[in-house]
Amino acid sequence: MITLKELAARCNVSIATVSNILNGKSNVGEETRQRVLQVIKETGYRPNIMARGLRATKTKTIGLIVEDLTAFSSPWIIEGIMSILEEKDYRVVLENLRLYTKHVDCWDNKEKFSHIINTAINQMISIKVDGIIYIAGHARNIYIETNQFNIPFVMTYAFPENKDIQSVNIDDLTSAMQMTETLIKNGKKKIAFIAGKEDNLHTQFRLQGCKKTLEKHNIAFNNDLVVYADWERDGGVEATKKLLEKSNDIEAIFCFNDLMAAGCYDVLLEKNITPGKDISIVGFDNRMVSEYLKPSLTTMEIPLEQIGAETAKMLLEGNLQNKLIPCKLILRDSI
Amino acid sequence: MITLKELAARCNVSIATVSNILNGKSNVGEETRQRVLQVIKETGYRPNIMARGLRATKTKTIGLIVEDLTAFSSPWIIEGIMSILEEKDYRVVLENLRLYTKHVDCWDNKEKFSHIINTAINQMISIKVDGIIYIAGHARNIYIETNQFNIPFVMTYAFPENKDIQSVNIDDLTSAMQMTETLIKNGKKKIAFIAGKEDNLHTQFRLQGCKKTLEKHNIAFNNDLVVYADWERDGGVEATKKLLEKSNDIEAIFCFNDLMAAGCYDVLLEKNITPGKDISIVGFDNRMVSEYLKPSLTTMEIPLEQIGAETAKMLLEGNLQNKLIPCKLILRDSI
DNA sequence: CTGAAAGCGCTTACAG
DNA sequence: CTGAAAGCGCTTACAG
Repeated sequence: MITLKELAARCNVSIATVSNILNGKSNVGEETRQRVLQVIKETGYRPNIMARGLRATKTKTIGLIVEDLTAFSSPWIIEGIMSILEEKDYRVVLENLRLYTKHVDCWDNKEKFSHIINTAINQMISIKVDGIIYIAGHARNIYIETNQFNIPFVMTYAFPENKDIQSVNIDDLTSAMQMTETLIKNGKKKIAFIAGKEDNLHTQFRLQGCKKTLEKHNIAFNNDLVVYADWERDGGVEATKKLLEKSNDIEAIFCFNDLMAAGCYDVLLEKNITPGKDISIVGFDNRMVSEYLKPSLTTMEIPLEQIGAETAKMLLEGNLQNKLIPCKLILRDSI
Repeated sequence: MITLKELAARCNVSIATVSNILNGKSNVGEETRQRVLQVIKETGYRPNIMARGLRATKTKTIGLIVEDLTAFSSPWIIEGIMSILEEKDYRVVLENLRLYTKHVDCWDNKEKFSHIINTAINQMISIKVDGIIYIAGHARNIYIETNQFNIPFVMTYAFPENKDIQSVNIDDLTSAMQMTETLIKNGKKKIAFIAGKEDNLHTQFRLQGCKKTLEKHNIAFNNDLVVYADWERDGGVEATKKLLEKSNDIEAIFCFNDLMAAGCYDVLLEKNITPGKDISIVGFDNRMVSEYLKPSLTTMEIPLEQIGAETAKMLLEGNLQNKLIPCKLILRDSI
């Protein structure tokens, strides 16, 4: 691969001049510029990014640290991020922590987690990235050692415990409110909830939204009608069974994700209760399955691509804030 | 951030010695090594990868060019790739071509595609990656300009037209054979096929496998029982309708992917034909939906993570070959 | 408008 | 076992 020096020699100009042309500086004669540009094209010269990155202060590289690339949310968030970064001509270095597959135990092990994340950040600093985006697998509070770096950092899909870090998250509260509102508007008053894990932030915010809306409509919130589950289909099965044992006149079940809603369907269908007719069922996430369930599931779409885009914009603009993005109601046939 | 030079000064040794310690060279006195290591830890020194990459021939960075990160196959393939690369201490630079979302038209536009891919490769060369992995969104023949670079290059999920490029793909032929065999073993003789797009390589290989197995069992292959569709649910709906018009004693339908199988279910259920009882249905891909269909769908799992791992190993080892990975039969309730 | 020179932070022979 | 020096390929003041 040809270098700047060789290129300059071929054109009979100095390397400084070629460098200036490459960087779009205006202090070069038009004739010279054209001549050099021509040779660049002919030779297929490509600047060495390592050399440039060493000398210049900016590397035009953003570090993406993703907790798990195989989480359903990750690819679309990254898609959104890259769509913005690409426009601005940024490169992306990806670090996949693989927390789901490799470090199953570390969601709650603060020390181990802290070590993993700091190593990842150090890696990024080593590469001299211009900024770091942290893409979590699910919402929770995360503490980042910010004193070790001084480059822009945005966290998405989780909440930074530090106040000096920006973040983008979904608005679980208003989304749950909207869903509950929809149920009530459809005449449902006795609404049960299959929530996620009890200590999970999504669970807490959504539950809070549900309560708020019930209150607004003067419907008493009944703690008995809340069952916590593990976000999985089987959890939905168990939760539904419990719910049906507790009460036989539930009008609607708001499942806090689609997979649990699918488990809910399983139980209802087995008992010859028709979802959407005998009991309204709604989900959350708008996972692909929700379209394939029969009847198709009303749910909340998480605007992942938009979340990614907002995150990238925030990183580039750099004004400290914590943004909440509302979800989008997808009305289907299960109410 | 502290540099090698400052670090050396603090330790009262030369930068060469520190560099040697950092790189695990054996030509350093034990006492010196310990002392320097101690200071490295204290100062939190991190080598500048840009500087190292400029001077050394190897950057320990692999370039990943993915046609579309949001293709269902991409995240798991990347997961597999990264699990291997991480072990060997390689970093990953990700370029997302976003062919599905951005360049919808370019699957078939050879010239445009060629330009996009060459730009991506040039980018990677610019960064001085030690190797490039190309992750396609679906199987087809792809030509790569190999004369522009001389670093290891492996293509996965598509076939390189050049004979000097290595590749890893799924074995559509034997997988389709196995599935057809399973159907026949279950007593099905009149088997229909909802294939993908006619010019698609997956379609062609799978169809070939089906024919081969039918022949082996002396079952005449009936072209009338093959309907091509677009890999989508709606395509499966249309295809199933056509099939049911053509013949009323079909015993099994082999859908070339799960989404079309779901469409097939839609039609059957509407006509009160029970999948898995009146007609056996099988799919391909083992997408998440296949587990949620009722009855759950027998299908072929694509070992995406393994494909990724094999790809990464091949890149690192570098012996020229084209590998085919067999899929895994997932028996469920639809036969 | 153009070029000579310093220097980014490392690694790598090489000398001792 | 240790260090002085060259150099990787660029960018950036600065001089002319």
